[in-house]
Amino acid sequence: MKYKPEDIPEITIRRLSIYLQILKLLEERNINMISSNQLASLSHTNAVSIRKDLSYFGEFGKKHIGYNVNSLIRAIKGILKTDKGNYFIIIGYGNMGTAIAHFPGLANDDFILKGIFDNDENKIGQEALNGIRITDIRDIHSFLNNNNIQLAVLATPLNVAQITADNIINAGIEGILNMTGKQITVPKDKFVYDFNITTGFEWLSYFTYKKEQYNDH
Amino acid sequence: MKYKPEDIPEITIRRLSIYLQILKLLEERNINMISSNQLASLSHTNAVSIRKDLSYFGEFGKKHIGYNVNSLIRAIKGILKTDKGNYFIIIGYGNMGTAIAHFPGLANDDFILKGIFDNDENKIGQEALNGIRITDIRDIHSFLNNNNIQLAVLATPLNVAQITADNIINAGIEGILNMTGKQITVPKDKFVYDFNITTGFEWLSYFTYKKEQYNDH
DNA sequence: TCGTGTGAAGACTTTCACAGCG
DNA sequence: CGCTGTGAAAGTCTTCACACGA
Repeated sequence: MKYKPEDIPEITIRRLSIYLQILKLLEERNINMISSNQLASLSHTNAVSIRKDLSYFGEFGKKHIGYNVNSLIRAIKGILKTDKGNYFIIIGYGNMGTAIAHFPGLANDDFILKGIFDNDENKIGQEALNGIRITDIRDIHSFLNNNNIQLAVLATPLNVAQITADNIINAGIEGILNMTGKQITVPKDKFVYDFNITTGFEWLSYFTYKKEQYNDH
Repeated sequence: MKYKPEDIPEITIRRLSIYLQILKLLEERNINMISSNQLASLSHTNAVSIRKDLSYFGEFGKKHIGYNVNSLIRAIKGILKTDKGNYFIIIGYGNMGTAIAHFPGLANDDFILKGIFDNDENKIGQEALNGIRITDIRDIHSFLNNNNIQLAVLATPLNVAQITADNIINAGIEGILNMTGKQITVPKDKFVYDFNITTGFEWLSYFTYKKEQYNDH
């Protein structure tokens, strides 16, 4: 069965990422084969979901046997387009920018940090890590002209989130990982993945309290 | 119309958080009334969604007029149970723990940091911020016995994510904001909200690349 | 017989269309 | 009229049930 890209649920993409994470752990442990049932219990999903998600992109399993861990990893990386290495930059080198720069495993997941930008005179020019120096945000246009970089982490203060997003999209960025906690607006052909700490807290607040209510009666 | 808690879609809760964020901005700008249409365009959702989401919890609007910003804020805070202040702790004071501790607006959103824990002898005893000292993770049981704290941010290294989650749940934590990037397993009556940086990157990789494919032909 | 891949059924969520009311 | 609140329809996603092949 052949699917068009627009038939593929968006949530399938997010689950592929989770499957991939577990598969990499299995690879480290030198496990070669895995069934959708086993993968389901390790990734907190379910077996049919896994098979359905994969079926949007092809047939990767062997009947009676399951999936080869190595080739499934390669397949999912191919789907997510992380198999050739993706460059990214960090905009705003405060606490959150620093946390992302040092986040473990990103390079291992084929995301490679190529630049860090800020507007603070005291930070510009300093070495952040791995020989990467903090660059003046005003130089971002020329920097992106000379590099093939599509992705940026936005980690500025709230009050400059939108103006900075406008600026980096203008300079050629296609996708933004938005860590600011502020909703930003981008053109329809660009992409934003929102991390909202407050939403996380509020979600937990609602569900932990809801449980209490049930326990009471 | 009256709904039971289990009839309320989980995504409604996440959207309430987004509406709340926008409403707070409106409050700052002294805007008193807003229609679902206006709120929709500001929050990147749609008007019917907003009305439906709110209708699960009651009737908050006035026909012909719209919603009062102040009372809708109070209503949503009441739903999310953030109206009386929620205490939380941070487990693991590396780069990510530091970023969360300094994340702007959490106190304003009624989430109040009450403790920071780590296992690094060099960090324990140091003051992190606002008079909060880093506490030995081994003291978490007695700490939680003496405080009414349900929520924790998990920001440890990957390799101790699960064992630390087990430990803090054992000590009484009900909900975990998981920043580790590793899937963790918790008992069914506890809650985890996952922030997975790698999933964010992979999602962006897929969608920015998909767009390229369309542009090519 | 076991585990994949997949149409079809079922469940859930969004959107439509409009009643109701100031 | 204009805007909310909401049954019902439409659309999307998940789960079921089973054909298929090793």
